[in-house]
Amino acid sequence: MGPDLFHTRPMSPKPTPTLSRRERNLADIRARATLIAEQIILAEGVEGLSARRLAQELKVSVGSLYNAFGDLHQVIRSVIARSAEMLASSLMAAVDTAAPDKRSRVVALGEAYFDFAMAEPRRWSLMFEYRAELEIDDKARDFQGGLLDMLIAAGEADPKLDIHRQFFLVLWASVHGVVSLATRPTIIAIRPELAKKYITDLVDSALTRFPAD
Amino acid sequence: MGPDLFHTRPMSPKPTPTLSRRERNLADIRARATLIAEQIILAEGVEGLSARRLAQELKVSVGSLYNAFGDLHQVIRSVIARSAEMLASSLMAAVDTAAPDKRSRVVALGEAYFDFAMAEPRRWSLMFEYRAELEIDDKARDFQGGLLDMLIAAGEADPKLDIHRQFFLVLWASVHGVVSLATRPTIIAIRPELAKKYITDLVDSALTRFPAD
DNA sequence: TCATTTTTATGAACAGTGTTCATTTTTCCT
DNA sequence: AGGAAAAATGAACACTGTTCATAAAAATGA
Repeated sequence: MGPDLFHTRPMSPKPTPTLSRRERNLADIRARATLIAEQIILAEGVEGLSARRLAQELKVSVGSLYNAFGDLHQVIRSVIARSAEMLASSLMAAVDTAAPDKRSRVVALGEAYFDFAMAEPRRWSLMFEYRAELEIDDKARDFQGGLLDMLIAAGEADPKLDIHRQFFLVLWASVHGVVSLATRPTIIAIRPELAKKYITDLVDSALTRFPAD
Repeated sequence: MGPDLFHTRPMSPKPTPTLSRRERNLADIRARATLIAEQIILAEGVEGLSARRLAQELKVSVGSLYNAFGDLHQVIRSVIARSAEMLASSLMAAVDTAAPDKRSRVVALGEAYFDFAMAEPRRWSLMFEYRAELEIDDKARDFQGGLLDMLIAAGEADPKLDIHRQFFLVLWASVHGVVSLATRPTIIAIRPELAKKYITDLVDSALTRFPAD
């Protein structure tokens, strides 16, 4: 930009070319930190992550890390957000490559969900068992809605009908329960080898009574 | 016991009247610590518990606490074990007070499970989301088996038949999924007001196709 | 170009954590 | 009472998340 002839400019010293230099830098740190934090978490669990270690591997001071995130929880939230996107991608890929009948698509979704959990249990437990005042913000709500919509579309149901939404909501919750107890036996244990069969059964028995209710 | 006339006793300086003094003391600390730790956890979550604080409220030194437990995780495990017993009691009470038909009993179990989670969400998440190398020991396995047996009995199924066991295992996992997502919305949210209806639906649709498979 | 101001990065410092273990205190027995 | 064994203690160690005065860097103005 050229020189300012009238050297009394009222405000806005920066035109902000879409993203200020500062924001670009912070965004860069955030992106790199998220990746490194993810590596650490996948390798050693979330308790292996510490501010100092992350800063060190990032080749940045702890202060800068806190500049970019404000909180270590936020780093973890960032990893969770990334993981949620990965899960969404997996599920989308599953419906896309499934046979074009609704039963196959819904089964594919359930199995992809299970596969995702088994492939990286640490990522799974991070997503579903990490506790930090995660107020369900609008983004999370959209994500939830998106997943349910996907399932509803796969099942060729009417996304406008509350009964249909509830039906697939409960089906999804059931699959989630099976996957949870297969990846981590707590109150009851599900043998992982059998989990896929259970999921298929769940989908089948749900679909047989679906449009007829 | 009388004086030892032959004052050369080869071994065992203590007849151990069922429980040595030491063990009684340790058991006492363990019991009290478990209760206080539980209070703290229910009031502030598991992250509110610290060794020093627990020792202080116990009016005991940290060393003594570590004498009795060896590990802070073990204190938490103790609270979890207590909670598991409480859950088992709740479930037993539910079947006992339910109407004597199998549908009522199974529904009562599912609703009691949900009520337990909603009454003390912190206890629930402690039980199912607390991570610490909890090797599924024999005790845990028995507990799991016991719960499943209870459900099977309520559903008047044959505990010897694998198909029956699997059937109720999956039903329980489904209920667990609904309860999980109702107490803590993650990938998908279930409105708690509707959860009981969903559980009832789940039980009903399961039972209608039960003996016929 | 240099001086001044603004922005950014740094890591020492603080208050906390889990855990250990040398030292003291208590308990027990002769 | 004296001596040995057992138990309780809390200072110390190596960590944790987080802050913030200070130093380094970048931007600005003359």
